[in-house]
Amino acid sequence: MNIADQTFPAVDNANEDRAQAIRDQLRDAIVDRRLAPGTKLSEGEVGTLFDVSRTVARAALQMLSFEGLVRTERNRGAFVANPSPEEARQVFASRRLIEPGIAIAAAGRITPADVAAFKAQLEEEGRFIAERGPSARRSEIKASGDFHLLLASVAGNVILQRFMEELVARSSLVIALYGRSGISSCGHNEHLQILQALENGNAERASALMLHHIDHIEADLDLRVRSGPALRQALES
Amino acid sequence: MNIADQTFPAVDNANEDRAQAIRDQLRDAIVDRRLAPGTKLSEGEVGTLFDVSRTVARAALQMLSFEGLVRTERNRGAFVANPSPEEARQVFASRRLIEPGIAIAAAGRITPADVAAFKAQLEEEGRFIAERGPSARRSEIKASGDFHLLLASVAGNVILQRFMEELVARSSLVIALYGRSGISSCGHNEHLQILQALENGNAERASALMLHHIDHIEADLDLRVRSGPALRQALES
DNA sequence: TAAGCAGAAATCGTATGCAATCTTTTCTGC
DNA sequence: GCAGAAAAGATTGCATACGATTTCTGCTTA
Repeated sequence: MNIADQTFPAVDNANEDRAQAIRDQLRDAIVDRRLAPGTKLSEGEVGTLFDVSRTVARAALQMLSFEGLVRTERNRGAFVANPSPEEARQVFASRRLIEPGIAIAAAGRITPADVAAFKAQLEEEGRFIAERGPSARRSEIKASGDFHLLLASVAGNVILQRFMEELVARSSLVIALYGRSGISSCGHNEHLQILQALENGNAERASALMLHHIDHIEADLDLRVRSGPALRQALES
Repeated sequence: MNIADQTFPAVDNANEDRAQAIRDQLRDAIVDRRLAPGTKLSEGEVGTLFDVSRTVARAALQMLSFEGLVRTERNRGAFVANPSPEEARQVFASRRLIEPGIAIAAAGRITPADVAAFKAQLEEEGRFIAERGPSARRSEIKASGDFHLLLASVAGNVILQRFMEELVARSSLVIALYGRSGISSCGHNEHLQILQALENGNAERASALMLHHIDHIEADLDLRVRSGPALRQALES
């Protein structure tokens, strides 16, 4: 899979930041696995694809590098990140620390409008699970992440919200890389339960459910190191 | 206080990333309050000061903007961040979520070499507290932050470590802005207690002490909004 | 005197050019 | 036929150029 095979919607953003728009599109492509880990993202190609100069493309890649979705090597360029099992564990360890607290904060602030948004979100999530095929599976991973992002926005702490954006994006990548099959419907169920606890104002329960939910997501990964790290590295791109 | 009044050590970094070196120096200057909140950081001036082109200066400013130490406005430029009381509260809320967990992780991984590093660090911290004057006070804020960064590095999660780097930097800015006087020695004492708990392998105690410590730091801030937000904004630069 | 308004100056956003570095191909000697 | 060296090509790092936007300045006018 090469970046040149991708097609991206035109970047319209009349007067907004074009680099940011490109970053968003690339991030979606990475999280969806339309761009495989290890894929080279050359400044020239990205620029050509989005019809901007290398300057702008470079800024977008720098942003992704900050988020950990792209790894850059000096004088060599940018590549889609290929997180190791250890990195994957750290991502989930971070989420275990942060998300139960976010759930508690959200329980104290959730409004009826938020609840409605959650329900719409979960309904969409359910639709993707019903479907089959790799495209639906990608949409499902994305929708599942959106639940957590919505929760973070309800919690009302913009710093944690940004941390969660990074963690969710990296989780999606990790799930695409190391995920087994049957996780999905189970996760959906847990989302429903969490929402119910939030609706009832039961912060403790929401927090505990969230912790279990994260454990379940991680438990459904296969994080065993398959071969020696040397071989792994040699094959990685 | 203008950026042009600052002097910066030469950026020698033979073959490393120059933008990163500039970011580090600017970050230090911001955290130390040698650059006051609201100060304009124009690309041209930064470039001239560090003897690089605007391209490189711009990249450094972009990094600081990601970390929240600098706020950029389109077509207007970059300014040293001027965190509001609400932002300050969110910084500490984030730390309350993350740092107790970091303390627990660190308790399980700390080595004798780490303990020695902590002791050296705390001794230096003590020296700055003994001194008086604004320069010592700045060093003290910095040293206090370094304790938390050292702890994060011992915990062994690079993602959380990066989050903590951002949170500590923003905390230093907040303390410089909203801090009252007498916090210091108290905080130092608490650092010592936390280290002791870590040495004893008492993870729960280290975690609880850390939570209290963060509460104390925040309690020593004056986060009341002084005037209407409109006035505040009007005066901010 | 204060407000309004043009023109100038400064600053930003972006494209492009050149040197340095890395990668790939081709050539040479064994 | 193959290993190593040299050249060609591609890509990045950085500086600079130029149009667009904002800010400053000094003049005019009520």
